[in-house]
Amino acid sequence: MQERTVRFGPLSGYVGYALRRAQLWSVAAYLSAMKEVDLRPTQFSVLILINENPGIRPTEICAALGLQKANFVPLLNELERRALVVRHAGVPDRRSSALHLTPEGKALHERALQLHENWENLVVERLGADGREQLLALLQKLT
Amino acid sequence: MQERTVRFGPLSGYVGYALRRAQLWSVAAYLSAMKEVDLRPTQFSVLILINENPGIRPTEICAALGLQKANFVPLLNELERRALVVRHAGVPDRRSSALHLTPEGKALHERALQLHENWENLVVERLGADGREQLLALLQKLT
DNA sequence: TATTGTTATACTCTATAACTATA
DNA sequence: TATAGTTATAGAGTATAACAATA
Repeated sequence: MQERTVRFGPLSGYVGYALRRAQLWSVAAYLSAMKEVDLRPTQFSVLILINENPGIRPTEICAALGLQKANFVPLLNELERRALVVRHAGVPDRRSSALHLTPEGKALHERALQLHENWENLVVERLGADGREQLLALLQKLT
Repeated sequence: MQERTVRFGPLSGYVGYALRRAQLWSVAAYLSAMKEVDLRPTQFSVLILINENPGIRPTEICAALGLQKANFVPLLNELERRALVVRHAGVPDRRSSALHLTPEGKALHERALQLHENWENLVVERLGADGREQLLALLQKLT
């Protein structure tokens, strides 16, 4: 291959481009750190929400996480197939179901929290604790 | 719907989650701002790289942007179909092609740069010029 | 042999419309 | 009539394997 130093031009200074590259790195590092529990980012988020809000209903989770309800169905089916989550009959509204973690789900959730700390530590290694807090504050301010 | 304040628990403090939400907002705002030129983020990046590096070859673009060469083919086909980019015969290596912007491509590239400034201004509105620089530096340090 | 561009393919994520059963 | 969950489907984005032409 002919040697050439590719010029990025204005791309280097774009927040959108930097966000995209950071997000790609983030997901790759997350998947590596969470391999043991085999939870995709959205699955992990859902377990956290059910743990924090026992009996929460699918619509509430979708609204909180910005998911389409249609896409939530197979995700929840998979968590139920793995016996991490149960759908209890909705009372009094029988259209909706109340979601709870099973004992296995609670255990995996706890382990996932531990593993996720390793991921956050990667960020601290690169940015320092202060840099991590700054980044978090800026990202939250953005959205 | 039953009223309930969903508790996010530790999710609120995760850099990975904040990055994901920021990226979703970023892409939505980008698409809105760039509607006139109808360029996806990757297409825009490719136009910038060709403009900055006339005669650049597909493999170099893929390496610079982290794209799979197989996925670059249809992307480039579309840019050529829109008469924004031309593939010139590779010299001396006839396996590869030298990419250049057409006059139409240069014009659209210029317009896209202008529109993209509106996007960056959104970030400045939310974070201030200093905040934007801080965010950019932190994201680049992360990757 | 190795590399460039290409084709084919598959998997994930996301988005929309329409259906059912309940309210 | 409106809503919760579901089904089906389609579009992006991303990944790997294999091939032809060329080095």
